[in-house]
Amino acid sequence: MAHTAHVAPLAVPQPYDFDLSLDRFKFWGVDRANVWHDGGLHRVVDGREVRISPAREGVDVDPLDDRIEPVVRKLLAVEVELRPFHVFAQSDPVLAEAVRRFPGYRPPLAPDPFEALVSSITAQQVSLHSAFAVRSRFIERFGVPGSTLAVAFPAREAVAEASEDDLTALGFSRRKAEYVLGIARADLDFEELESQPDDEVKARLTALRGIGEWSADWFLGRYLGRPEAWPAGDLALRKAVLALYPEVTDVRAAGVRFHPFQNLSAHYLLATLRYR
DNA sequence: ACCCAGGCATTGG
DNA sequence: CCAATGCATGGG
Repeated sequence: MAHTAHVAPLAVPQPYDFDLSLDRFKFWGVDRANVWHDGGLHRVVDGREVRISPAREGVDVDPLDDRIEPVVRKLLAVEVELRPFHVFAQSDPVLAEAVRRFPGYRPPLAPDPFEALVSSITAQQVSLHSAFAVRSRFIERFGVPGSTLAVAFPAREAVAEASEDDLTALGFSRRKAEYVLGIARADLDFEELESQPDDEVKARLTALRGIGEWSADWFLGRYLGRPEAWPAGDLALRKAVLALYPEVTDVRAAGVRFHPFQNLSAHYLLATLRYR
C-alpha cells in the first residue's frame, strides 16, 4: 500500500483557499515548473508530473505516493499553523482586515532550495513579469519535462555544466549568469541550513555572490518557512507597509510589531496590496 | 523612445 | 558608513 500511485486526497487545514494560496504561480505569468492549468497546479515531483487540484477538505493529488506526499505538503505549507497568526492578527487592525478578507490564504513554499535561490536572482531588480519570462526559458532549457505540462526545475548538477553564454542567451544579464553558475557549483550543502538559526542561514547565503539580504530573507520565508523572516528590502513589501501604516517610516524596524509572525504578516500585507 | 520594475556588486568618497 | 553606477527583459 506504501507505493500505490493514483489520485488521492490530501487534507489541508481548513479553511483553505486553493486559488488564492497558489495565485503566485499565475499572477505574473507562466512558471514552467509550477504550471497553473484548468483550475489545478502541475509540477514534476520525484520525476513524475503531479496534478494538484482543489477538493473538499484540501486537495486531490494525482498521482500520490509517499515520495510525492512530503513534497506536496511542503509546497502547500500544510504544516504551517495559521490559527495562532489569525488570533495574533486581531490585535492589529490592518492584519485583522487582511485575515478577514483572505481567511484561507496559506502562502506556498518552494520545495527546492536551488529553485528558491535562482528564482530570487531572476527577480532581482526587474519586474516579476520579466522574471517569470526569463525563469521559464531557463527551466525549459535545463529542466526535465514531465508527462504533459510541467518541467522539473533544473538540477544544480545540470546547471553547473552550463556556460555563461548559455544563460545570457536566455535573457540573464552577464552578472546574473555568473551568480547562477556560482551557486550551482558552490560547495554549500543546502540541507544543513535547515538546522541553522535565521542569522546563520543569512550569513552563509549572503556569502554567495548574487545573494544579498533580500534574497536571503526570501529564502528564509519561502523555502525554510521561518516564522520571523522579514524581507524589509522588498520593494512590494515596502510599498505595502508604507501604504497601510502611514505612521511608519522605517520598514525594517516596523518588523518588530509583527513578531513572531513577520513571515505570514508580510505575505498577508502583500496580498492586501495585490488585491487592493 | 523612454521609464520603471518585489537587487546586487563594485567603485569612490 | 553612504551615494552613484551598470545591468537585460517585459509592460505601460
